[in-house]
Amino acid sequence: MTSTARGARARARIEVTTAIKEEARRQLAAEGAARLSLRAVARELGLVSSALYRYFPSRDDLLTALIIDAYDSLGEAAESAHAAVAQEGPRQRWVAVCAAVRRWALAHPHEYALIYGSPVPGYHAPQTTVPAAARVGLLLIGIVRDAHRGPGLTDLPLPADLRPEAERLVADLAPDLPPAAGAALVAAWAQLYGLVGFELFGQFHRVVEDREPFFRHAASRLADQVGLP
Amino acid sequence: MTSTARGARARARIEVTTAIKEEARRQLAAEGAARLSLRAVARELGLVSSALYRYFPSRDDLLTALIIDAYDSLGEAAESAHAAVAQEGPRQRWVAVCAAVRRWALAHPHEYALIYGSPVPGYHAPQTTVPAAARVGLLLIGIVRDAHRGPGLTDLPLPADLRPEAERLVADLAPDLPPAAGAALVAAWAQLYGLVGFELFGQFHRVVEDREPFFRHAASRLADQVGLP
DNA sequence: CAAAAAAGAGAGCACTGCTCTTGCCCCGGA
DNA sequence: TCCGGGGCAAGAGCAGTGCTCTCTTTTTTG
Repeated sequence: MTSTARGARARARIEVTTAIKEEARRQLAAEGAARLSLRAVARELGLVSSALYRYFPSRDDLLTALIIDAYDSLGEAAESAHAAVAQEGPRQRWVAVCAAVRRWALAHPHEYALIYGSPVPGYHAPQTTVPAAARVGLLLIGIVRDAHRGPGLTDLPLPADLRPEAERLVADLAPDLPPAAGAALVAAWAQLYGLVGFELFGQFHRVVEDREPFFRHAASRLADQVGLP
Repeated sequence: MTSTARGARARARIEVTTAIKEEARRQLAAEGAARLSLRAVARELGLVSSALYRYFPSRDDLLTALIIDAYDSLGEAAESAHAAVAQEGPRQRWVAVCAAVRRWALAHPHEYALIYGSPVPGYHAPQTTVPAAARVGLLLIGIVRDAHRGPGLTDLPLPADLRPEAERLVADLAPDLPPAAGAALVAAWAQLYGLVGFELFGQFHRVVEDREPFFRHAASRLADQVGLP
């Protein structure tokens, strides 16, 4: 059974690979990225540590795999939240996506920290992560673009010294958008992660208590900022 | 010379302590928090690693000292930038403080990551860090409060479900401010760090190129958001 | 069916934070 | 001025880490 034999090997490899990722994700969720230990993963799987290197050439490669999965998981959460309100107005959809990002972050704090917190020292994310990372951004761009084509965006200020940069930016990201909206969108995107990060990393401790309505209002004001009606 | 003798001991202790912190800060700046090694610090100082524990009971305590210093350094940078434009209007002062935070962050990326990035795993900041951490926040509060007493703040929306939280918040932070301004201020504070963090941690890579004007405009829009005239 | 490739085991290297014991030396009270 | 005690450094050692190398077993392939 040559073909099944080959299939068996390949299947076993995939199984072990996902088992490693699953155990690694479990440790990541429990302890955080810097406490993720290859040896501990191997131990838990009944393997010797050196055997792990047949599947991931280094700890960083394992981390990269987890990062991509985390981006995908966040992207999927945002997309499905968006799909659930796809019939509503741009502002509702915007707030829904923001709220989904926050919810995902609260549910997966260490994974969120891995992708949007300070980079793990010595580690620099390879280009592989880019497509997965872009999903939430594309979603937000889509909402603003829909609004632009439909009910229209409110006019936004754009200082003269920012105009070239804003034009370059929309040329890359969304050529149909006005430059001011593109710049505002990118800023709002960053600010969304500021809000989420502050809540997640404890900066709101003893400052903001009732965080859900606080966040929803802030997200709605971000919608103002990008000109959503 | 009893007193000088005791003084000599104490002085030596202070000198070694600051030497440790200096070397640690050097390594922090060069390699990041997670690569900060007690043994390497000791080696560089010509000490054996165990000797270091006479000065800092653990690696976390050394980190805490560095965190407090970083907060202070950032706070001082923000305060001196504010002092330089103290005569100008609230909006200029607001943007100046934001720009100072960004500048400090770009100059001290690893220290910024230490205090505003994802928390170092296993480490939880003790209460000791709170006063130092509050300096920038107090500065921003002061600007908004001055504007409120002077030229006046523009009216801001405040949804009904956020009102109790906003009132509690200003009661703690700045009793003379309108609740909506307090809530907007806290949100803007978080968003400022979103902007800085995204730039610092590379999320703007190939998205925003000319970052200085981009940031200044975003900071000015944050001023709008808190109602500064 | 034999050769080659893949996978796991185990030892080992250089590093980490941290503890414990030993001994020195300087400071302060008698 | 002497002497005891305490602050201090040193060194060995423990348990852990990422990673490499070699050896053996198992499976796939020509």
